[in-house]
Amino acid sequence: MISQKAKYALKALIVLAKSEPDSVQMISEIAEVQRIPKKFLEQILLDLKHQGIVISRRGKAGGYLLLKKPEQITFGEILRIIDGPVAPLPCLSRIAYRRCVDCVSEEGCEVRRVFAKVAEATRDILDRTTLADCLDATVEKMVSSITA
Amino acid sequence: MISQKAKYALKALIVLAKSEPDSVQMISEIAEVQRIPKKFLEQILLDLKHQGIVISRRGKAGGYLLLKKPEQITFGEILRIIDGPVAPLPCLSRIAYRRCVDCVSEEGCEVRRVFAKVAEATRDILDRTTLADCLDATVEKMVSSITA
DNA sequence: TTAAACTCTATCTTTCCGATAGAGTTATTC
DNA sequence: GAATAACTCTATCGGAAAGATAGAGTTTAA
Repeated sequence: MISQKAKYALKALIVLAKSEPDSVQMISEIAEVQRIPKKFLEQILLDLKHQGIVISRRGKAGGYLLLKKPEQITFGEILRIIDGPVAPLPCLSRIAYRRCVDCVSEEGCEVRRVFAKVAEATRDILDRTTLADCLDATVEKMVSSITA
Repeated sequence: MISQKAKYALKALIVLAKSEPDSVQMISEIAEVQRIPKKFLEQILLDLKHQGIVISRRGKAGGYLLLKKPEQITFGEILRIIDGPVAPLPCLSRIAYRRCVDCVSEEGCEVRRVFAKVAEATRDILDRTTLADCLDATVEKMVSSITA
């Protein structure tokens, strides 16, 4: 399960991706449209700003906008920022590898071997799907071409 | 991430699958070999017993053994027992579907559409990989044939 | 200068995870 | 038939994380 926070983040980013390039969107506007608690969304967008996904304009008529193009922002990237590693086991994470303390031999671990396949399949989708794939009806084609 | 508990469960079941059919294995034995806290493993095996995965023999010379054949026990089945739904979003779960309260339209939800692919790929692996696939070197062949 | 926006840090409540405790039951063995 | 070695069950606990809220502060446009 991905966290509620990650889901909110993706939804907010999709709103930004769908709006006019270079136009700013207010937190309160996004929060209302997507039914996200406003103060919670503030934190989320701040995180995304610190990670260089969005930029903000303060003051009256302020708001948020994407720093990169929708094609350059992947689902995997956002998930890692908000939820941490995508991997199903700590010993399968690329960004936060941690050896399992209870594992006698990593190479011999059958559980690890199976979940390595899961991790691979998951990354295949998440790291290749971008916000741009959410913009119109080409989504179906895009995603199915990946999994074909 | 799957829980530590689920990992323990799978490891314990693999031990049972690897041991002589119809022979019982003691909790303490499994706990020691796999470095699982014994009292924790008791709970796990009890859960698995209640779900019809293993059976137990009490008293001296007691222990646990598989109720079904290794080929009939999938990773997905065990994960669902221990961790609950495999789905990345509540609205994508088959065993515990729950509509997202913040979702205006489920069909129009781009996040859902992407993660539906993730769920499918994950299930493809987890529901087709069994304990038997962990028994010997055929693992590689098995799993790669699935994802081919 | 004021209003409307973002910024930042703190806190709160609830739930879950991982683990431990301990009293109870069953079955074997001598 | 008593001792012992196993599983059974329920309760509980500490810590972490999730989800959210609060509020004082800063910036900018008008």
